[in-house]
Amino acid sequence: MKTVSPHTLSPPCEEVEHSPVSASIGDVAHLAGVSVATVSRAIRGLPNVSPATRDRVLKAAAELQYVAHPHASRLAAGRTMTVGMAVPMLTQWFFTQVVAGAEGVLAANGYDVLLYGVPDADTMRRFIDEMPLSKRVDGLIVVDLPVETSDVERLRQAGPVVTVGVDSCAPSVTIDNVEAAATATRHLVNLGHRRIGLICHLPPQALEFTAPVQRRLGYERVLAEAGIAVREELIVPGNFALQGGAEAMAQLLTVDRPPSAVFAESDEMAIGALKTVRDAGLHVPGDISVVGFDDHDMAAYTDLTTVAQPAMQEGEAAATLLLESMSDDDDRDVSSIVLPTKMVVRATTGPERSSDRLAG
Amino acid sequence: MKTVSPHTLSPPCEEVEHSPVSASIGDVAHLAGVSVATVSRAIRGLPNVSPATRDRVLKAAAELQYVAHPHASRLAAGRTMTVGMAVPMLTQWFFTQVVAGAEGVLAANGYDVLLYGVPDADTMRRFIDEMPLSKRVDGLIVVDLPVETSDVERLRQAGPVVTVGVDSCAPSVTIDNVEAAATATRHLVNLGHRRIGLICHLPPQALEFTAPVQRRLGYERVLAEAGIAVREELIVPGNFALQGGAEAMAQLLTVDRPPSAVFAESDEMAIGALKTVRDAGLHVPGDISVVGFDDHDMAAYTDLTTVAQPAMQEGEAAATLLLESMSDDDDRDVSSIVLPTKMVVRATTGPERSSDRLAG
DNA sequence: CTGAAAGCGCTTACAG
DNA sequence: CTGAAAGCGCTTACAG
Repeated sequence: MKTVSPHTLSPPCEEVEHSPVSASIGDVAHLAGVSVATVSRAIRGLPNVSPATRDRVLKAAAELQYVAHPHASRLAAGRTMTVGMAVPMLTQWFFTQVVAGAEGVLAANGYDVLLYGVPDADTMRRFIDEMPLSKRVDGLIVVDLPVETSDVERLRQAGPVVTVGVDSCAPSVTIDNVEAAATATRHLVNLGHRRIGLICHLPPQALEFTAPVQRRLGYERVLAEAGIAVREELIVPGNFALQGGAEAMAQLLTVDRPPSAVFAESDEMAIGALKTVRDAGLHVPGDISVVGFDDHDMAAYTDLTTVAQPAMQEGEAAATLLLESMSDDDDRDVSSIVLPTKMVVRATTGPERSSDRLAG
Repeated sequence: MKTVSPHTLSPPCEEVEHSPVSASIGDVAHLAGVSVATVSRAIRGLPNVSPATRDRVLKAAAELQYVAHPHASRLAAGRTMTVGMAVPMLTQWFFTQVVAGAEGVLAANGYDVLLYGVPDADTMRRFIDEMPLSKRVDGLIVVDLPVETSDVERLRQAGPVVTVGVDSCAPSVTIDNVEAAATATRHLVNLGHRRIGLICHLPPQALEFTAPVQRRLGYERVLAEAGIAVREELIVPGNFALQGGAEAMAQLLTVDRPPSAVFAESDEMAIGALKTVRDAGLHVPGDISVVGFDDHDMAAYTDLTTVAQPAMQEGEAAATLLLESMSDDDDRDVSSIVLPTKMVVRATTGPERSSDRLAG
């Protein structure tokens, strides 16, 4: 890092008071000639304020640019108008979509969102232990974190909880990972493939997410249905990123009787795999078929066959569910949602060729 | 959306109190046999507490799992231990990296981060108008938003401000976009190209970001140096995403005397452009060279020549700067930072061929 | 080194 | 329909 050279510097800001005198509820009350209690009621649209009074208050508030101090409100009323969102990592496609979707509807409803990166088990434990005590949110959206019932129950002390990507005792937004993975695998089986690899997700020492487990289940179920034995050496972990996928594929190519088709549990890994295949001088789908999972933007541009999930909608739905839970006194009847996935066949999958040059 | 079928439902959570009795400072004081003032001092590590007393307080606090209510602290002390982050959109590579980087260091320092999506001019105006009044953050990180000096000065009423990607009167973290773009363009010129297209960023009706302007400047400057006239029809806007890049390239291919090389202002657009070129049956870099900007994960996997910027570091540096500003009473001497970029030559650029079949 | 008390800016019964 | 007052859970001079 080098610091900026003088000539590129913008002029420094003018000195300002960091805590300017901004209007308080008392100022508004004074201007409107009513009590602070009335201001409070008028501004929040509570009943029992005469139209004329409400008008005067609103006008005064506008004139003073009054905005209620959120922490004071929280302290007095017990609500923060903010929602916490916990995601394992901020840079992966799925999470960015979910966060963006949720932030959009939350903001539209006047809620702030507090973002927590929860990359490992330690952080998750701390999050679960401390969040409910800190009283800083009205509700929580928990994405993909492998929380147990006791964890969710603890978190719910902070307010309603909605989980995304994991089933839980709280309302959740999920997809049917088993079925989606089964569909992808079945697609390969239907094309005549019998040696089908799986690039799965096995975190180094990180959190044990449930989606990978379920997707593997779908894969194994279809193999069983088709009377194909699972070969452990065809199941290789990546790290849900490009490089992991590339390395996993490299390993699959070294196996005795290597796969003629591979299902990768994320598009990022699938694209990494494609690169390895091509770098090895092999053709897709001539020599090897590859199917991904997600329908990442990049999937269309690599002509990747994949199973699409509506990640941004998952975030939106979670926010909507949470909004419901927070407004209901009784959130018992807020129901979970399973969003549909969809097989998208593009150009990276094709029929198995008996003349397969990899058959060995 | 279909709601979940009964048999997939997890058992509902046990009923809980949403506002459980959690320990207050009074409880701790009581247990430790001291006053709340002493508890406050002891816990925050202030001087003037005897070691023995401090010990007793800390023990009591631990026993009760005491966590200070942040809103009460804020109200009394005027600090929230939370930082606001405003980003134009949450799903683009650059922004996710910056947010992830900043969140990491902020969380490590005990700060919460409030995330604001600011997708358009209206939202930005509202953000600037209301944020300072709402007193909900101790400081602000503003990413890429085209804020003017008056905007920053207003925002600074909420607390220190650091901008990322834009120069401002506040401390900033930037890269030298002009120079970086010039380097990319010069790379093309040095390969003998004279007809060089630019896929730039021109938002439909959105915010006018400064990076695109600067990158275009760098492009034009190098053309001028090389004695090449700027041809307006070779400058085509994309939307900073794959599809925009693909469409822009399609347009470039229809131009009379089309470019033999193209500089795209983001890798995402460059990759979209690559797709168009190949779909048209042309070869990269044989027929057309393409250079991007960012060094997105995907760049290595498409063998894209690009100029790399350290996006995550930009986020980390911004957080560090903000931390400094917030701790200093006087943040006048918190200096701006310009992070280095780096040309990464891979396989999508090559020499201009005079036998160019596009030359017409 | 420690405590009593005022105050941060709101909301909410409770009277009227 | 409206206001006076208590209270939310802390921090911070001010005394001692």
